[in-house]
Amino acid sequence: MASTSRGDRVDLPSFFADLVRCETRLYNALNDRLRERHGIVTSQFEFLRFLRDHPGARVADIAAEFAIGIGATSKGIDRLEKRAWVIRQPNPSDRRSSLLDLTDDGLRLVEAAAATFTETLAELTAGALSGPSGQAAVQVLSELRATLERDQIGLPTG
Amino acid sequence: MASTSRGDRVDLPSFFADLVRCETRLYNALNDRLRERHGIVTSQFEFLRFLRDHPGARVADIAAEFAIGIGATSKGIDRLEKRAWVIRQPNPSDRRSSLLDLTDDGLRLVEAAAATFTETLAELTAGALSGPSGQAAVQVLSELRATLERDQIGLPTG
DNA sequence: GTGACGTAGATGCCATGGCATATAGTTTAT
DNA sequence: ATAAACTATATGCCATGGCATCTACGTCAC
Repeated sequence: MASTSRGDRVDLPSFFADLVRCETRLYNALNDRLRERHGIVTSQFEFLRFLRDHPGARVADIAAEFAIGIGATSKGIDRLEKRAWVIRQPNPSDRRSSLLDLTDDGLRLVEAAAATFTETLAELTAGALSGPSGQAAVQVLSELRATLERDQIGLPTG
Repeated sequence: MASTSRGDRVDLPSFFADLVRCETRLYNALNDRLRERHGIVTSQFEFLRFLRDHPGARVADIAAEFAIGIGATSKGIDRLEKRAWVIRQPNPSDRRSSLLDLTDDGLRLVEAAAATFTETLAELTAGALSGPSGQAAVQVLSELRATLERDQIGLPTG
């Protein structure tokens, strides 16, 4: 059977535009707040949080998580290491790579920044996600993300 | 009254992560496809589409739409102008600014690229947005966007 | 009209990401 | 054991965006 609720009346270009605009503005606003309070930007916060949750991760793991290039990731870690929030430990089982970890300072920083981050996000999204529609939206994005990751969509080359 | 369905059980950091990951991967994948077929990237397609839909817009209008800086916008238009897809017309009522328009080539390009864009997006999002949850998600993002724009959240300085 | 102030956008400098390449280390085939 | 093939990531070059600044122009008060 085919049809009772085809329901695919979605204007995809508009959806994409909304997605990108929301992302841009939230990202910008979070950047401002994190920079002001903690001297980092959102991408750095995300790296740090990832390392808090995945101690001993490698550069390639971060690149895969964020769908960015390995080169860029390596440079991003350089910057965090220079500020002594992250350390590269030699990887005993493969000397080409390092295992990454937060320093104590790094850990303190993430914890503080996480509070700012969540609080700011709550301000910015106000109630937009509370109702049942909000729940649905959250769920849909999470599934879309899972699909994109499963199919390895949108990974940069390097 | 306050409460029957508080329903704000949303993990905001996770929502934000999903939002950013979806955006990144879709953007990357669209870049690849548009570059391959039309020699442009997504941001350029978005500029061109905006100009198709808002002929005579000014640089500042584009910057506001995309929540990016004026300088960056000016440079982006330079590049499109160099490729003869856009022209800056003198603005008769304010000689500091120009009115932007697509050339005929520019118009042809957007139309072709729009087909690729929509088609690719449909592939990439598969059915993720079709059901009622999908509709809800689309609606929620659109409202969130409207709120962020109304409150001028996340605008860069320059 | 003229000067003070405000605005549009062009431009330069810097930071960051993509991609290509280089380097070192690992695995595989023989 | 060794050479060839592969892999992880560091590094260099280039493109792009943010922000500061500069210039031209516009607006307002007097």
